[in-house]
Amino acid sequence: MEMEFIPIDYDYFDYEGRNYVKVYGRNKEYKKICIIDSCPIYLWAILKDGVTEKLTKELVKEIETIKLDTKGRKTKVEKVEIHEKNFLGKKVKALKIFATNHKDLQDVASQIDSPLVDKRRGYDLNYVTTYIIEKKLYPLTWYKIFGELLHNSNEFGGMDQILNVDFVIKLNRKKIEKKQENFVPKTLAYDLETDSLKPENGEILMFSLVGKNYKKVVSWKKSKTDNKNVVFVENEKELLKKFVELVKEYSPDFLIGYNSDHFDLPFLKERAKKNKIKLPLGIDNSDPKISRGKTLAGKISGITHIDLIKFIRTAYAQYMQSETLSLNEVSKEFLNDAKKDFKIKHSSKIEEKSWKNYYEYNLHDSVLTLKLFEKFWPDLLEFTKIIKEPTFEISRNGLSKQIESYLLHNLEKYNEIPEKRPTNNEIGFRQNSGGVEGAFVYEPKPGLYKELVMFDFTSMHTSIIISYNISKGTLTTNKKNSYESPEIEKDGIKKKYYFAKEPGFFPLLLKEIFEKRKQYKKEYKKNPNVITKARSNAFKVLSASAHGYIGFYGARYYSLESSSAILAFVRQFNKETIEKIEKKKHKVIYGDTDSVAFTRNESSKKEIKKLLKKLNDDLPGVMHLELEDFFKRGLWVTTRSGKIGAKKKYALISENDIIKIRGFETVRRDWCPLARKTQDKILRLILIEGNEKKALEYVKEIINKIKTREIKKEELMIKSQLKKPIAEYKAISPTVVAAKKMKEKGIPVNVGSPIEYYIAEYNGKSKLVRDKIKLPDEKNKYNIEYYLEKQMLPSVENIFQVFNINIKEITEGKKQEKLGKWF
DNA sequence: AACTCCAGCCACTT
DNA sequence: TGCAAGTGGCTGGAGTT
Repeated sequence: MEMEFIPIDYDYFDYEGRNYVKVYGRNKEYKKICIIDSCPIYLWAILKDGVTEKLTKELVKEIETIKLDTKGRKTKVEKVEIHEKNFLGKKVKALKIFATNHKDLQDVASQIDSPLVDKRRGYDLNYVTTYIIEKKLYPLTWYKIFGELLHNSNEFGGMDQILNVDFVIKLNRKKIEKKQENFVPKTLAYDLETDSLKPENGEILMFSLVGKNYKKVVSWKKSKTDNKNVVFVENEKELLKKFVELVKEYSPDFLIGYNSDHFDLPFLKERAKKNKIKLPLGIDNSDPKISRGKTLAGKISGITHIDLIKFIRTAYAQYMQSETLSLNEVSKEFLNDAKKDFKIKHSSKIEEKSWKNYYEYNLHDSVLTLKLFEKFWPDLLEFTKIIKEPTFEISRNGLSKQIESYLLHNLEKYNEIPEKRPTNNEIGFRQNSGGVEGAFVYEPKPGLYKELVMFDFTSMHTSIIISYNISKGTLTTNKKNSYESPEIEKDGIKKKYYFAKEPGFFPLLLKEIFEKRKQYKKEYKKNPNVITKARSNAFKVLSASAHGYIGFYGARYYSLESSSAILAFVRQFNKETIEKIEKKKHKVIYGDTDSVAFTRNESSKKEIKKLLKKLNDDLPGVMHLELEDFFKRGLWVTTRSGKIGAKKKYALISENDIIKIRGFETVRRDWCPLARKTQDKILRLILIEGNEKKALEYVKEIINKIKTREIKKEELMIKSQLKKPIAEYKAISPTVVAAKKMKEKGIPVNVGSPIEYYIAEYNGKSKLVRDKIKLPDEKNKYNIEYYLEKQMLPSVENIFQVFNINIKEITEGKKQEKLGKWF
């Protein structure tokens, strides 16, 4: 039979010792389809140089005899082929060794220990990845498929009878559909409310499900409500059964939660266990699987379970204003909507009349989650299509994994054998090999400047990699016909690295990404919509992560030499650009990595653009310097020590009155809102009006309010985050103390949890800040001295210093030295 | 007890 | 394990006077 088909979720199973893939998806009538298929399973043995044909043939014969009988499986080498391949850009002769079961490839590889074999590769890819590479059945792409309908068939042990889908098809062949129609997936968001954050301590009170024209809250805590979407069951056990029943009935492609890998799905699973029932959510009636690891991932067979927080974290967090990734803040930023007001309490303490609000609250969380999914769906779709991994992985992978997947799915064009993942030993070695010298930061000259210009390099690291053909594979000792890096000093030894001019697959692939980035950016500008934006953004993210990937210890194509060469070029180009601009008699104020800011000294904008063009004419390859903007004013301050200009800290106002504040306390979460807002205000007064006097008056006013206790406590909360488990801290900082306090009160504290506290008055002798910490709900008077000395003054002091105003003297009175001065 | 110095830490910028 | 290095500036603790 033939049918249209769009692959969504990939899974695999073993049948009679062989591997098969189940690909779940839809046809155009929205019927749920599962395709069963398989692909060749093999690894590569790269032969040493100059192995004769005779020896090769003998080796092939030897390898063909390999048989394994481990882990209850019988695997053997089924055939061996001889191929001309590339490995890291070099031509090699390699044996393609086909085996019975993918899970045994590693063991087969370790059986091949002939001295003729240089390296063994390609045994460490996921089976699903291998399948997609081999069969080119790409996720979220429309196909016409041809195959055999399995209906009450005995094939694969009667698989088709277990699967809750409309059609099970054994795939024969497929072709890509010319017209790639938009696919709107069937989505369902869910959220739980529980009596505890730990499944061992509390029951699930209710859950909500929200899909298109579908809203439901199910609870066993019966109370009056007008909301017709709320239904009741008898107890938690029935609630769990209802969850499974409703999800199955709805049959979503994507089941979406927020933080659900860590909370909702494991909670459901644990409570099912407690109630001694199964949770057969899978299309094959299997229970969800929570994979262990540093980060949990909840997988449901046949339904793509998405934990949105993860995708937002990797793909979006860097561009976001929100200070945490809580559902509430993220919804505010992206949806202009927020969670419903409801103070969560233990169910025993919830008043009868409040339950209806709790139901609403629960429902709205799923509404927000679904809306966020819809917001990010274009991005998930484009990332999936570009990288060619299932959305399940795409939504959870970090940046390095994304770029690596892109590489693996594109190696074939270059006839490349994939490099292996580093072993734990190699990772350890890489981590201990020390860092490389990073970029150059120009020490700014503190002051308020007028008529500024900023230039910056477009995708600097990436364009350097492309222009100088830098990568693990192109690194060479041959100085002829090579690009030479600037001199690099490490451990007192000076050296240069060389990279062959013959283009390598890594820089070429990166060039492809780089050019697509440009192309889709143009397309987006010409035709702005969510899809063109998402496509442009996906290539931007991939392009920007390339250098980080090369220097990442877990990368297959890690190269310390490449990374240090790239950064040496970065320093060189920045310094050269600064010199060239100075030669034109402009005063350079600041520069960091890929940017230069200077005053234009009455030069016209036209002249500046001419200068830019001239600078660009001298640049090699795809390197490009662009005009970031013209700025009316810009402010740089000294460091706290007061002598030198502070790097990574400045404020600018463009000619269109757009204010850009970098590094100042204003943008730092670990300063209290009062200090941040006051600093922001005075920066604005200075930038917009150039009026430091008005700014001074404003600060005096605030200082008075602090002294007279007119400041609201919310304005004084200091936020921070735990970056590791409490026990691992060597230093007992205020954050750690606050976290411990929270824990004592039964508030769960995990890595990444936001910690919030304020500094209170204290009668004891201690001078330590940590002894004065109060949590937001602990009543006390705020510590006037602390907020003046450690928050307010430090945040504005250096700004006024630029105008030769000593704020400390003004507010304290010149001669007072002791702290009594404030009263 | 009061000081200096810096490790440890977090949140930034690029 | 899950992209990099450079920077500012706080806090607490060790060491010194």
